[in-house]
Amino acid sequence: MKKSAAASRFSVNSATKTHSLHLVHPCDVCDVRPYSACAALNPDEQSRLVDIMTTVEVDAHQPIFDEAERAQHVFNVTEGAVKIYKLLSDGRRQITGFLFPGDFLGLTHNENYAYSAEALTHTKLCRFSRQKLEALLDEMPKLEQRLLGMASHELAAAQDQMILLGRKSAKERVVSFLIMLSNAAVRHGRPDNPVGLPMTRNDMGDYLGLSLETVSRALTQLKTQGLIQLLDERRVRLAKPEAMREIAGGV
Amino acid sequence: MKKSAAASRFSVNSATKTHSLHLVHPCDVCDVRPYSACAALNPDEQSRLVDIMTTVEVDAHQPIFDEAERAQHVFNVTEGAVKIYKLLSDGRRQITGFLFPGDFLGLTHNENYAYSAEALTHTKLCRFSRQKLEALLDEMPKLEQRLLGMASHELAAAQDQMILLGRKSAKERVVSFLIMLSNAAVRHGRPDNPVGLPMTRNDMGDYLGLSLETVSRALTQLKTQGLIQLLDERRVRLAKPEAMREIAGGV
DNA sequence: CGGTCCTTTGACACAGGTCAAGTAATGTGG
DNA sequence: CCACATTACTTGACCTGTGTCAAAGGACCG
Repeated sequence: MKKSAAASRFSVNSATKTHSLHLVHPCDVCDVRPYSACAALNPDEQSRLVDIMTTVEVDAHQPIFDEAERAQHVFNVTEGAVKIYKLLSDGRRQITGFLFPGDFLGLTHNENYAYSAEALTHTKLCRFSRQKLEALLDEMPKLEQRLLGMASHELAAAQDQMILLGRKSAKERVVSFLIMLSNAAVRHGRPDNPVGLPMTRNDMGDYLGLSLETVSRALTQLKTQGLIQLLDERRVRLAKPEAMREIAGGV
Repeated sequence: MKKSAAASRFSVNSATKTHSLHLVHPCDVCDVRPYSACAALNPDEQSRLVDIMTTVEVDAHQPIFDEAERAQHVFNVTEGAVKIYKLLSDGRRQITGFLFPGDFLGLTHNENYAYSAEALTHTKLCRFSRQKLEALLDEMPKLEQRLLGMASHELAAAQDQMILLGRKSAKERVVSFLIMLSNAAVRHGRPDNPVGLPMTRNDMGDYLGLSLETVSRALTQLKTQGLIQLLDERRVRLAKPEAMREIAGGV
């Protein structure tokens, strides 16, 4: 795949642009996803969206955008995995989400992005000009309903994360996380088990409000108790998913 | 104020209904709020909204709705204060937000509410039939844009709360909380200082992911350090707001 | 095949939780 | 208006879960 020559963090797939209607299948904006079934776009609306869209690629561990940056684009993951995070001034980090194909990022009502985003693996995204997308919103209420549905879904997920961070033990957090990844895999049409871990222990800790050592110890403990098997460091089999859902605690 | 005779948790202000356009001034749906300035409704649209609206009142410490309940209404606080929370099966509680006049609650894309809501003080709300509101959305894109703006604002707040819960110390959490309340007061047109605390120490703990004792100790410590004065148990003067914003840590 | 990064594991420290007692504020019925 | 009960808050003593520091494999990469 040819990289763009400019000093950009993105490689733009201009060659594929003309076929994009076919290529953007897992894109939440142009296509229907399970949790945004409320609004279906007609072919004309789809093509207007595709007109303001570019597909881009980002290598593993490369930034997609930074919190301080002006929010000029919104993105939809089509392949790969992404982490989004916020930093405190002394460097403490909170990962606020891991995103997979179909997930949306960069939506904000301010000048700047609300968080930073970085690719965990080699990642492909649909990129939309924010300005042009907002102009389309006035004319396409269905699209806006879809965005509202997605925001609403994200908000519910954020509240689940708050109860995890505020009230769950380390073991409960790690179990909840594995269940969450398994659920996300199903939602995105992949097998629910075993679960792939495209992020480091450090990333997991920064998502779960734990140190990387505590994450590692919790995984070891779950393995010892026969709840999981570590196929390799980045692949976990849930041996007793029902018992795990019980531990995760009803949320 | 006359109470409704039915065994309802709400007292419905039917007498004020006819004048409601005047009474609902701080309602986010009918009226413009600072953070939803993107979309202004015309008088006709406002009156269509008022048609599907009822004003209701709830006494202090009374439920507004429960997580398990079917989500038939959405609400907008016009007077008072509300807490929204989620429970784990063993009773651990996470308060996911405190809501004040202008704030919205009950929006969901599922059958049921995503959380429970309870009045902290005597509270007045605008209540909308969810079904009728959703029907209006198709015809009023401006309204939908406003809801999207509000959801987007809430999402940003949820992410700030995640970094607080995941990465801040007890003292930083309490300071962040006081600053947050002060900011909210300004946003709602009240003085930024001193700050009123309509919730108990237990509620603060359940919001900040701390025990009530730790909240109390942190407040005592802030008082000892001269950063705050406790005018009474439910009223705090921020003596050094700038130093506090520093401690709160840039978020 | 040497270096780098990731992960695991151990030893120890400490922030914050838990338990308990005492005090202050608030409400209630007489 | 006052006794009493109840609820909220503070403070102390102690304990424990998780963080920190350190060291030693492993995996991966040039």
